[in-house]
Amino acid sequence: MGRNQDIPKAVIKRLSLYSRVLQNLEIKNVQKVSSKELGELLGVNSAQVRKDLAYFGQFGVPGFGYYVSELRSKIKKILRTDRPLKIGLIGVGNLGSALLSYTGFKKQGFHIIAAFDNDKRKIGKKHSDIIIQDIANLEKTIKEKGIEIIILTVPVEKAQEITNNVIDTGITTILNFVPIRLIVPDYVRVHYVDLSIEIESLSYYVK
Amino acid sequence: MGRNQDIPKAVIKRLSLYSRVLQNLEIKNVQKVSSKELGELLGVNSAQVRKDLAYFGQFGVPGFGYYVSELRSKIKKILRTDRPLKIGLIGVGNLGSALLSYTGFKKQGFHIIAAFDNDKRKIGKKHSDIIIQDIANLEKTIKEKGIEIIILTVPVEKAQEITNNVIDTGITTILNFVPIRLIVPDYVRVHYVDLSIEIESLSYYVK
DNA sequence: TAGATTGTTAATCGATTAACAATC
DNA sequence: TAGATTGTTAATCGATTAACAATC
Repeated sequence: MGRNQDIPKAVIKRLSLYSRVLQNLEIKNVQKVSSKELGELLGVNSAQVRKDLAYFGQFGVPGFGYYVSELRSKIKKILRTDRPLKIGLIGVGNLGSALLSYTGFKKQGFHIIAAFDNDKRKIGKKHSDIIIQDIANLEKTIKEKGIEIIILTVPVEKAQEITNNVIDTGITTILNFVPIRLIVPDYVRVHYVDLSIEIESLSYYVK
Repeated sequence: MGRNQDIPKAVIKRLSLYSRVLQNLEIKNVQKVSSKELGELLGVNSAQVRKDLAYFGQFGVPGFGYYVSELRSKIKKILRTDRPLKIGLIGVGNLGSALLSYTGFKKQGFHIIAAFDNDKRKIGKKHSDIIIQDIANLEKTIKEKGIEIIILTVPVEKAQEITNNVIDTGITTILNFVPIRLIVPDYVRVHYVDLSIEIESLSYYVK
Protein backbone atom coordinates (compact mmCIF):
# COMPACT_ATOMS: atom_id res chain seq x y z
CA MET A 1 0.00 0.00 0.00
CA GLY A 2 2.85 2.39 0.74
CA ARG A 3 2.58 4.52 -2.37
CA ASN A 4 5.39 6.76 -3.52
CA GLN A 5 5.58 8.94 -0.47
CA ASP A 6 8.26 10.97 -2.21
CA ILE A 7 6.04 12.75 -4.69
CA PRO A 8 5.68 16.36 -3.59
CA LYS A 9 2.29 17.27 -2.20
CA ALA A 10 2.20 20.25 -4.56
CA VAL A 11 2.42 17.90 -7.53
CA ILE A 12 -0.60 15.93 -6.34
CA LYS A 13 -2.59 19.11 -5.87
CA ARG A 14 -1.72 20.29 -9.37
CA LEU A 15 -2.72 16.90 -10.74
CA SER A 16 -6.21 17.49 -9.36
CA LEU A 17 -6.26 20.88 -11.01
CA TYR A 18 -5.15 19.41 -14.34
CA SER A 19 -7.93 16.90 -14.02
CA ARG A 20 -10.54 19.59 -13.64
CA VAL A 21 -9.22 21.69 -16.51
CA LEU A 22 -9.15 18.61 -18.71
CA GLN A 23 -12.74 17.91 -17.72
CA ASN A 24 -13.70 21.39 -18.91
CA LEU A 25 -11.87 20.84 -22.18
CA GLU A 26 -13.62 17.52 -22.64
CA ILE A 27 -16.98 19.23 -22.19
CA LYS A 28 -15.96 21.68 -24.90
CA ASN A 29 -15.06 18.74 -27.12
CA VAL A 30 -11.42 19.71 -27.32
CA GLN A 31 -9.46 16.64 -28.45
CA LYS A 32 -5.86 17.64 -27.86
CA VAL A 33 -3.91 19.93 -25.60
CA SER A 34 -0.24 20.83 -25.22
CA SER A 35 1.63 21.31 -21.98
CA LYS A 36 1.88 24.98 -22.90
CA GLU A 37 -1.89 25.36 -23.23
CA LEU A 38 -2.57 23.37 -20.08
CA GLY A 39 -0.05 25.47 -18.18
CA GLU A 40 -1.63 28.70 -19.36
CA LEU A 41 -5.05 27.58 -18.21
CA LEU A 42 -3.65 27.05 -14.74
CA GLY A 43 -0.99 29.69 -14.46
CA VAL A 44 1.89 27.24 -14.30
CA ASN A 45 4.93 26.77 -16.51
CA SER A 46 4.70 24.23 -19.33
CA ALA A 47 7.86 22.50 -18.14
CA GLN A 48 6.19 22.03 -14.80
CA VAL A 49 3.20 20.37 -16.38
CA ARG A 50 5.47 17.92 -18.19
CA LYS A 51 7.60 17.33 -15.13
CA ASP A 52 4.59 16.71 -12.91
CA LEU A 53 3.32 14.11 -15.33
CA ALA A 54 6.78 12.56 -15.69
CA TYR A 55 6.56 11.42 -12.07
CA PHE A 56 3.99 8.89 -13.22
CA GLY A 57 4.97 7.93 -16.72
CA GLN A 58 4.77 9.11 -20.29
CA PHE A 59 1.35 10.32 -21.37
CA GLY A 60 2.04 12.54 -24.33
CA VAL A 61 2.94 12.30 -27.98
CA PRO A 62 6.13 14.19 -28.88
CA GLY A 63 5.48 16.83 -31.49
CA PHE A 64 1.75 16.63 -30.86
CA GLY A 65 0.71 17.04 -27.24
CA TYR A 66 -1.76 15.11 -25.11
CA TYR A 67 -5.09 13.54 -25.92
CA VAL A 68 -7.46 15.30 -23.55
CA SER A 69 -9.67 12.46 -22.45
CA GLU A 70 -6.88 9.92 -22.36
CA LEU A 71 -4.76 12.17 -20.15
CA ARG A 72 -7.69 12.92 -17.90
CA SER A 73 -8.57 9.29 -17.37
CA LYS A 74 -4.95 8.48 -16.60
CA ILE A 75 -4.73 11.27 -14.06
CA LYS A 76 -7.97 10.13 -12.46
CA LYS A 77 -6.50 6.66 -12.20
CA ILE A 78 -3.39 8.03 -10.50
CA LEU A 79 -5.48 10.02 -8.04
CA ARG A 80 -7.80 7.03 -7.66
CA THR A 81 -10.82 9.12 -8.43
CA ASP A 82 -11.72 6.83 -11.33
CA ARG A 83 -14.19 5.18 -8.98
CA PRO A 84 -16.75 6.45 -6.42
CA LEU A 85 -14.97 7.76 -3.35
CA LYS A 86 -16.54 6.73 -0.09
CA ILE A 87 -16.65 9.66 2.28
CA GLY A 88 -17.96 9.98 5.81
CA LEU A 89 -18.57 13.22 7.68
CA ILE A 90 -18.44 13.72 11.43
CA GLY A 91 -20.18 16.68 13.05
CA VAL A 92 -23.39 17.87 11.49
CA GLY A 93 -23.27 21.48 12.65
CA ASN A 94 -23.41 24.55 10.42
CA LEU A 95 -20.44 23.71 8.33
CA GLY A 96 -21.04 19.97 8.37
CA SER A 97 -24.58 20.20 7.12
CA ALA A 98 -23.53 22.67 4.45
CA LEU A 99 -20.96 20.22 3.18
CA LEU A 100 -23.58 17.46 3.22
CA SER A 101 -25.76 19.44 0.88
CA TYR A 102 -22.90 20.97 -1.10
CA THR A 103 -23.57 20.06 -4.70
CA GLY A 104 -19.99 20.76 -5.74
CA PHE A 105 -18.87 17.38 -4.39
CA LYS A 106 -21.54 15.49 -6.26
CA LYS A 107 -20.64 17.28 -9.48
CA GLN A 108 -17.14 15.88 -9.17
CA GLY A 109 -18.40 12.43 -8.31
CA PHE A 110 -17.59 12.53 -4.61
CA HIS A 111 -20.37 11.23 -2.43
CA ILE A 112 -20.73 11.57 1.30
CA ILE A 113 -22.34 8.27 2.20
CA ALA A 114 -22.50 8.58 5.97
CA ALA A 115 -22.78 11.33 8.57
CA PHE A 116 -22.29 11.14 12.31
CA ASP A 117 -23.18 13.29 15.27
CA ASN A 118 -23.63 12.82 19.01
CA ASP A 119 -26.67 15.06 19.32
CA LYS A 120 -29.75 12.95 20.05
CA ARG A 121 -31.94 15.51 18.29
CA LYS A 122 -30.01 15.05 15.07
CA ILE A 123 -29.48 11.30 15.13
CA GLY A 124 -31.95 9.46 12.93
CA LYS A 125 -32.90 12.58 10.97
CA LYS A 126 -32.47 12.52 7.23
CA HIS A 127 -30.21 15.08 5.62
CA SER A 128 -29.51 15.20 1.89
CA ASP A 129 -30.59 11.57 1.48
CA ILE A 130 -28.54 10.16 4.33
CA ILE A 131 -29.62 9.37 7.86
CA ILE A 132 -27.46 10.94 10.54
CA GLN A 133 -25.99 8.23 12.71
CA ASP A 134 -24.94 8.08 16.30
CA ILE A 135 -21.19 8.58 16.52
CA ALA A 136 -21.18 5.49 18.72
CA ASN A 137 -21.64 3.52 15.49
CA LEU A 138 -18.57 5.06 13.92
CA GLU A 139 -16.40 1.96 13.65
CA LYS A 140 -19.23 -0.34 12.66
CA THR A 141 -20.50 1.93 9.89
CA ILE A 142 -17.07 2.82 8.54
CA LYS A 143 -16.27 -0.86 8.15
CA GLU A 144 -19.66 -1.85 6.77
CA LYS A 145 -19.74 0.90 4.18
CA GLY A 146 -16.05 0.83 3.38
CA ILE A 147 -15.55 4.51 4.09
CA GLU A 148 -12.11 5.75 3.05
CA ILE A 149 -12.05 9.46 3.82
CA ILE A 150 -13.39 11.31 6.83
CA ILE A 151 -14.41 14.95 6.78
CA LEU A 152 -14.11 16.43 10.25
CA THR A 153 -16.41 19.29 11.22
CA VAL A 154 -16.71 18.87 14.97
CA PRO A 155 -16.18 21.39 17.80
CA VAL A 156 -12.55 22.18 18.60
CA GLU A 157 -12.73 20.62 22.06
CA LYS A 158 -13.67 17.21 20.70
CA ALA A 159 -11.54 17.15 17.59
CA GLN A 160 -8.51 15.29 18.93
CA GLU A 161 -10.52 12.64 20.75
CA ILE A 162 -12.74 11.97 17.76
CA THR A 163 -9.68 11.86 15.52
CA ASN A 164 -8.22 9.16 17.73
CA ASN A 165 -11.43 7.17 17.35
CA VAL A 166 -11.36 7.64 13.60
CA ILE A 167 -7.78 6.40 13.39
CA ASP A 168 -8.67 3.38 15.49
CA THR A 169 -11.12 2.31 12.80
CA GLY A 170 -8.27 2.14 10.28
CA ILE A 171 -9.00 5.38 8.41
CA THR A 172 -5.81 7.05 7.14
CA THR A 173 -7.09 10.12 5.30
CA ILE A 174 -8.82 13.03 6.99
CA LEU A 175 -10.01 16.38 5.71
CA ASN A 176 -10.02 18.56 8.78
CA PHE A 177 -12.03 21.78 9.00
CA VAL A 178 -11.43 22.20 12.72
CA PRO A 179 -8.95 24.98 13.53
CA ILE A 180 -6.55 22.82 15.50
CA ARG A 181 -3.42 20.88 14.67
CA LEU A 182 -4.30 17.22 15.05
CA ILE A 183 -1.77 14.82 16.46
CA VAL A 184 -1.76 11.68 14.31
CA PRO A 185 0.60 8.83 13.48
CA ASP A 186 2.91 9.18 10.47
CA TYR A 187 0.86 6.97 8.20
CA VAL A 188 -2.24 9.16 8.57
CA ARG A 189 -2.68 12.01 6.14
CA VAL A 190 -4.53 15.10 7.34
CA HIS A 191 -5.36 17.97 5.02
CA TYR A 192 -6.36 21.19 6.68
CA VAL A 193 -8.95 23.66 5.51
CA ASP A 194 -8.85 26.56 7.88
CA LEU A 195 -11.30 29.27 6.98
CA SER A 196 -10.21 31.75 9.64
CA ILE A 197 -6.59 31.46 8.60
CA GLU A 198 -7.64 32.15 5.02
CA ILE A 199 -9.43 35.30 6.09
CA GLU A 200 -6.63 36.40 8.37
CA SER A 201 -3.94 36.00 5.75
CA LEU A 202 -6.11 37.77 3.17
CA SER A 203 -6.42 40.66 5.58
CA TYR A 204 -2.74 41.41 5.10
CA TYR A 205 -3.41 42.24 1.47
CA VAL A 206 -6.35 44.58 2.06
CA LYS A 207 -5.51 47.89 0.44
CA MET B 1 -0.80 51.27 -0.46
CA GLY B 2 1.56 48.91 -2.26
CA ARG B 3 2.67 46.91 0.76
CA ASN B 4 5.76 44.75 0.62
CA GLN B 5 4.67 42.54 -2.20
CA ASP B 6 7.90 40.63 -1.83
CA ILE B 7 7.06 38.78 1.35
CA PRO B 8 6.33 35.16 0.47
CA LYS B 9 2.72 34.15 0.73
CA ALA B 10 3.77 31.17 2.87
CA VAL B 11 5.22 33.54 5.45
CA ILE B 12 1.93 35.42 5.74
CA LYS B 13 0.03 32.19 6.19
CA ARG B 14 2.41 31.04 8.92
CA LEU B 15 2.03 34.40 10.62
CA SER B 16 -1.70 33.71 10.91
CA LEU B 17 -0.90 30.33 12.41
CA TYR B 18 1.54 31.83 14.91
CA SER B 19 -1.16 34.27 15.88
CA ARG B 20 -3.61 31.51 16.69
CA VAL B 21 -1.08 29.46 18.64
CA LEU B 22 -0.12 32.55 20.61
CA GLN B 23 -3.79 33.13 21.33
CA ASN B 24 -4.03 29.63 22.78
CA LEU B 25 -0.94 30.26 24.91
CA GLU B 26 -2.41 33.53 26.13
CA ILE B 27 -5.57 31.70 27.20
CA LYS B 28 -3.39 29.31 29.16
CA ASN B 29 -1.67 32.29 30.77
CA VAL B 30 1.71 31.42 29.32
CA GLN B 31 3.88 34.55 29.47
CA LYS B 32 6.86 33.67 27.33
CA VAL B 33 7.67 31.42 24.43
CA SER B 34 10.82 30.63 22.45
CA SER B 35 11.05 30.18 18.70
CA LYS B 36 11.80 26.53 19.39
CA GLU B 37 8.59 26.02 21.35
CA LEU B 38 6.53 27.98 18.86
CA GLY B 39 7.98 25.95 16.03
CA GLU B 40 7.19 22.68 17.75
CA LEU B 41 3.58 23.69 18.25
CA LEU B 42 3.27 24.26 14.52
CA GLY B 43 5.60 21.71 13.05
CA VAL B 44 8.05 24.22 11.66
CA ASN B 45 11.74 24.79 12.29
CA SER B 46 12.72 27.34 14.93
CA ALA B 47 14.96 29.15 12.47
CA GLN B 48 11.98 29.57 10.23
CA VAL B 49 9.95 31.14 12.99
CA ARG B 50 12.72 33.66 13.62
CA LYS B 51 13.24 34.31 9.94
CA ASP B 52 9.54 34.83 9.30
CA LEU B 53 9.41 37.40 12.07
CA ALA B 54 12.60 39.04 10.86
CA TYR B 55 10.77 40.18 7.73
CA PHE B 56 8.91 42.61 9.93
CA GLY B 57 11.33 43.62 12.66
CA GLN B 58 12.78 42.46 15.94
CA PHE B 59 10.24 41.14 18.38
CA GLY B 60 12.23 38.95 20.71
CA VAL B 61 14.67 39.24 23.58
CA PRO B 62 17.98 37.43 22.94
CA GLY B 63 18.64 34.77 25.53
CA PHE B 64 15.02 34.88 26.64
CA GLY B 65 12.46 34.43 23.87
CA TYR B 66 9.26 36.29 23.08
CA TYR B 67 6.60 37.76 25.30
CA VAL B 68 3.46 35.92 24.21
CA SER B 69 0.89 38.69 24.24
CA GLU B 70 3.30 41.31 22.95
CA LEU B 71 4.26 39.13 20.00
CA ARG B 72 0.66 38.28 19.28
CA SER B 73 -0.48 41.88 19.23
CA LYS B 74 2.40 42.79 16.93
CA ILE B 75 1.55 39.99 14.53
CA LYS B 76 -2.10 41.03 14.55
CA LYS B 77 -1.00 44.54 13.70
CA ILE B 78 1.07 43.25 10.78
CA LEU B 79 -1.84 41.19 9.49
CA ARG B 80 -4.17 44.11 10.20
CA THR B 81 -6.47 41.94 12.22
CA ASP B 82 -6.06 44.22 15.22
CA ARG B 83 -9.38 45.78 14.22
CA PRO B 84 -12.75 44.41 13.09
CA LEU B 85 -12.51 43.14 9.52
CA LYS B 86 -15.41 44.10 7.31
CA ILE B 87 -16.47 41.16 5.21
CA GLY B 88 -19.21 40.78 2.62
CA LEU B 89 -20.49 37.52 1.18
CA ILE B 90 -22.01 36.99 -2.24
CA GLY B 91 -24.20 33.97 -2.95
CA VAL B 92 -26.37 32.69 -0.12
CA GLY B 93 -26.66 29.07 -1.26
CA ASN B 94 -25.70 26.02 0.77
CA LEU B 95 -22.13 26.97 1.34
CA GLY B 96 -22.79 30.69 1.61
CA SER B 97 -25.40 30.33 4.30
CA ALA B 98 -23.21 27.91 6.21
CA LEU B 99 -20.42 30.46 6.23
CA LEU B 100 -22.87 33.14 7.37
CA SER B 101 -23.74 31.10 10.42
CA TYR B 102 -20.24 29.68 10.91
CA THR B 103 -19.27 30.61 14.44
CA GLY B 104 -15.57 30.04 13.78
CA PHE B 105 -15.27 33.44 12.11
CA LYS B 106 -16.89 35.27 14.97
CA LYS B 107 -14.62 33.54 17.45
CA GLN B 108 -11.64 35.02 15.62
CA GLY B 109 -13.23 38.43 15.42
CA PHE B 110 -14.16 38.31 11.76
CA HIS B 111 -17.67 39.50 11.04
CA ILE B 112 -19.64 39.13 7.88
CA ILE B 113 -21.59 42.36 7.82
CA ALA B 114 -23.40 42.04 4.50
CA ALA B 115 -24.70 39.26 2.27
CA PHE B 116 -25.93 39.45 -1.29
CA ASP B 117 -27.98 37.26 -3.57
CA ASN B 118 -30.03 37.70 -6.71
CA ASP B 119 -32.85 35.37 -5.68
CA LYS B 120 -36.00 37.40 -4.96
CA ARG B 121 -37.09 34.75 -2.45
CA LYS B 122 -33.96 35.30 -0.37
CA ILE B 123 -33.62 39.06 -0.64
CA GLY B 124 -34.92 40.84 2.45
CA LYS B 125 -34.81 37.70 4.58
CA LYS B 126 -32.78 37.80 7.74
CA HIS B 127 -29.96 35.32 8.17
CA SER B 128 -27.67 35.25 11.21
CA ASP B 129 -28.56 38.83 12.07
CA ILE B 130 -28.03 40.29 8.63
CA ILE B 131 -30.58 41.02 5.95
CA ILE B 132 -29.79 39.51 2.59
CA GLN B 133 -29.51 42.24 0.01
CA ASP B 134 -30.15 42.41 -3.68
CA ILE B 135 -26.89 42.04 -5.53
CA ALA B 136 -27.94 45.10 -7.48
CA ASN B 137 -26.99 47.07 -4.36
CA LEU B 138 -23.48 45.64 -4.32
CA GLU B 139 -21.52 48.79 -5.03
CA LYS B 140 -23.67 51.01 -2.86
CA THR B 141 -23.51 48.72 0.17
CA ILE B 142 -19.81 47.95 -0.15
CA LYS B 143 -19.04 51.65 -0.12
CA GLU B 144 -21.48 52.53 2.63
CA LYS B 145 -20.33 49.80 4.96
CA GLY B 146 -16.67 50.00 4.04
CA ILE B 147 -16.45 46.32 3.14
CA GLU B 148 -12.87 45.20 2.53
CA ILE B 149 -13.04 41.49 1.79
CA ILE B 150 -15.53 39.58 -0.34
CA ILE B 151 -16.31 35.90 0.13
CA LEU B 152 -17.53 34.42 -3.13
CA THR B 153 -19.95 31.49 -2.99
CA VAL B 154 -21.88 31.88 -6.23
CA PRO B 155 -22.58 29.35 -9.00
CA VAL B 156 -19.66 28.66 -11.34
CA GLU B 157 -21.40 30.19 -14.35
CA LYS B 158 -21.76 33.58 -12.69
CA ALA B 159 -18.46 33.73 -10.83
CA GLN B 160 -16.40 35.68 -13.36
CA GLU B 161 -19.09 38.25 -14.09
CA ILE B 162 -19.76 38.89 -10.41
CA THR B 163 -16.03 39.09 -9.76
CA ASN B 164 -15.80 41.82 -12.38
CA ASN B 165 -18.56 43.73 -10.59
CA VAL B 166 -16.81 43.26 -7.26
CA ILE B 167 -13.55 44.62 -8.63
CA ASP B 168 -15.37 47.61 -10.11
CA THR B 169 -16.38 48.61 -6.60
CA GLY B 170 -12.73 48.88 -5.62
CA ILE B 171 -12.47 45.63 -3.64
CA THR B 172 -9.01 44.07 -3.95
CA THR B 173 -9.24 40.97 -1.75
CA ILE B 174 -11.45 37.99 -2.52
CA LEU B 175 -11.85 34.62 -0.87
CA ASN B 176 -13.14 32.40 -3.64
CA PHE B 177 -14.96 29.13 -2.97
CA VAL B 178 -16.05 28.72 -6.58
CA PRO B 179 -14.11 26.00 -8.43
CA ILE B 180 -12.91 28.21 -11.24
CA ARG B 181 -9.81 30.26 -11.88
CA LEU B 182 -10.86 33.90 -11.78
CA ILE B 183 -9.28 36.38 -14.15
CA VAL B 184 -8.42 39.51 -12.20
CA PRO B 185 -6.01 42.45 -12.49
CA ASP B 186 -2.61 42.19 -10.82
CA TYR B 187 -3.50 44.35 -7.85
CA VAL B 188 -6.37 42.06 -6.84
CA ARG B 189 -5.61 39.20 -4.48
CA VAL B 190 -7.69 36.06 -4.76
CA HIS B 191 -7.32 33.18 -2.34
CA TYR B 192 -8.87 29.92 -3.41
CA VAL B 193 -10.59 27.38 -1.20
CA ASP B 194 -11.47 24.45 -3.40
CA LEU B 195 -13.18 21.67 -1.54
CA SER B 196 -13.31 19.20 -4.41
CA ILE B 197 -9.61 19.61 -5.08
CA GLU B 198 -8.94 18.93 -1.41
CA ILE B 199 -10.93 15.71 -1.60
CA GLU B 200 -9.40 14.67 -4.91
CA SER B 201 -5.85 15.19 -3.73
CA LEU B 202 -6.58 13.36 -0.47
CA SER B 203 -7.85 10.45 -2.51
CA TYR B 204 -4.31 9.82 -3.72
CA TYR B 205 -3.28 8.99 -0.17
CA VAL B 206 -6.09 6.57 0.58
CA LYS B 207 -4.55 3.32 1.66
C1' DT C 1 10.87 15.98 -44.62
C1' DA C 2 9.94 20.16 -41.69
C1' DG C 3 7.60 21.55 -37.69
C1' DA C 4 6.09 20.88 -33.27
C1' DT C 5 6.13 19.30 -28.74
C1' DT C 6 7.39 15.77 -25.68
C1' DG C 7 10.43 13.80 -21.86
C1' DT C 8 14.42 14.77 -19.36
C1' DT C 9 18.72 16.84 -17.89
C1' DA C 10 21.00 20.93 -16.40
C1' DA C 11 20.61 25.66 -14.55
C1' DT C 12 18.25 28.75 -11.74
C1' DC C 13 15.67 30.35 -8.25
C1' DG C 14 13.63 30.50 -3.77
C1' DA C 15 12.66 28.68 0.54
C1' DT C 16 14.24 26.06 4.54
C1' DT C 17 17.67 24.91 7.84
C1' DA C 18 22.17 25.21 10.22
C1' DA C 19 25.42 27.81 12.46
C1' DC C 20 27.04 31.40 15.25
C1' DA C 21 28.18 36.10 16.85
C1' DA C 22 25.51 39.37 19.45
C1' DT C 23 23.17 40.18 23.60
C1' DC C 24 19.92 39.86 27.33
C1' DT D 1 29.42 35.77 34.84
C1' DA D 2 27.32 31.59 32.59
C1' DG D 3 23.45 30.14 30.06
C1' DA D 4 20.10 30.75 26.79
C1' DT D 5 18.06 32.36 22.75
C1' DT D 6 17.71 35.92 19.49
C1' DG D 7 18.64 37.96 14.74
C1' DT D 8 21.13 37.10 10.69
C1' DT D 9 24.36 35.17 7.43
C1' DA D 10 25.86 31.15 5.04
C1' DA D 11 24.84 26.39 3.54
C1' DT D 12 21.57 23.21 2.04
C1' DC D 13 17.76 21.53 0.07
C1' DG D 14 13.96 21.27 -3.05
C1' DA D 15 11.13 23.05 -6.45
C1' DT D 16 10.67 25.68 -10.72
C1' DT D 17 12.22 26.90 -15.21
C1' DA D 18 15.19 26.71 -19.35
C1' DA D 19 17.17 24.17 -22.82
C1' DC D 20 17.48 20.61 -26.03
C1' DA D 21 17.93 15.91 -28.00
C1' DA D 22 14.50 12.53 -29.11
C1' DT D 23 10.59 11.63 -31.79
C1' DC D 24 5.99 11.79 -33.67
